[in-house]
Amino acid sequence: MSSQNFLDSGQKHRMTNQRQVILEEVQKVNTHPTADEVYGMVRKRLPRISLGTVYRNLEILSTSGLIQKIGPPSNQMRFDGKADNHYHIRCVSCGRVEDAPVETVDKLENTIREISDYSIVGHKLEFIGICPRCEEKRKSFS
Amino acid sequence: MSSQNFLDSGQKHRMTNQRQVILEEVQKVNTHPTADEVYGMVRKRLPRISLGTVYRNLEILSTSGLIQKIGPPSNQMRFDGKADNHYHIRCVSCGRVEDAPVETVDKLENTIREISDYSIVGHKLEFIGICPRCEEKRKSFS
DNA sequence: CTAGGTGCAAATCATTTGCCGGGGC
DNA sequence: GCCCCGGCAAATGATTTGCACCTAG
Repeated sequence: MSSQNFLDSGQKHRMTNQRQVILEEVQKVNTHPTADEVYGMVRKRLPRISLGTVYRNLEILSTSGLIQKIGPPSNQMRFDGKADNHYHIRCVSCGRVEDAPVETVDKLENTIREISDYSIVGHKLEFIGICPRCEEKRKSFS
Repeated sequence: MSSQNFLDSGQKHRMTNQRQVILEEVQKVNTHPTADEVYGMVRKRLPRISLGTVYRNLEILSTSGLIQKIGPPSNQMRFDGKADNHYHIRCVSCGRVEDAPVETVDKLENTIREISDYSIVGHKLEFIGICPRCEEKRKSFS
C-alpha cells in the first residue's frame, strides 16, 4: 500500500444496485475507463442511470478504496519553470505543489522499457501528502 | 531527459514579449502556479494580456521544453478497478492507460518521508510512452 | 504580403450540485 | 421518520477556440 484512497472515507454508504453494477463494470475491464466510458458500459445494464450518478458513485467507490482514480487529485494544471526532470509532492488538502528532493529513478524506466511494448519517452513520479500548513489547520479542528 | 516535453514541437515560434514575460514569471517562482495564477502574475507587468494568451503560451512553452506541465497529459479522469498500488503507463498519443508491470518503489517514499516536512500518504508513478497501436499509425505517415 | 500573435468573447468539455421524489431500515 | 439515493437539469470551472486586427520578417 502506498498510493490512492487518501484522506478519510468516514461515511456510511449502502451497496446499492447501481453502485454494485458500476463497481462490477469497472472491475471487469482492464482498460482504465473514463467516467464517460463507465457510463456507457453501465447503461447497457441500467439504461436509465444518469451520468451524475456514475460520477457520484465513482467518487464514493474510490474514496472507499474499492477502485482507484487515476489522475491528479486536483484537476487543475500546474506549471513548472524548471524544465529538467524532477519529482513533485502535492498536498491532498490544498493542492499546493513543491519539488521533491530525491534522485530520479531512471533505472525503473529502463526496466519498463524492456518489458513493455510501448516506446517509453519518460515518466512522472508524484508524492502525495499533507503540507505543514494544512496539517496545522487540521489540528485546530480536533 | 526522462519526463516532459514529449511529442513533437515542430513549429516556428518567435519569442514575443508576452511569451518572454510569461516564461520569466513562471521561472521566477518555485510555487508551480496554475494557469490562473500565472495570469495574475503576468498581468502586473502586462495589464492588457488575456487569459487565453496565457494558456496559449504556457502550452507553447511547455511543448518547446522551456517549462513543464505538471498533471496528466489528458485532463480526463480515469478509473481503475484494481485498488492496490501499482503503476500505469499512458500513451501520449491516444491517452490509453495500461498497467506497468514493475514493482513499487516504497523505498523512495520512506526517503522523502524523512526529508520532507509533509505527511506523506502515498505516491503515484506513471510512465509515458507511445502505445504499439499509435506507433503503427505514426509509421504509416512517413 | 504572409504567418504567427494577441485580445476578447463565446464555446466546449468534464465534473459538480441543487432539487425532489422514492425506498431502506 | 430520517437519511441516503438516484434521475434530471442547471451550474460551475478550467481550458479552448473563432474572429478580427496587428506586427515582424
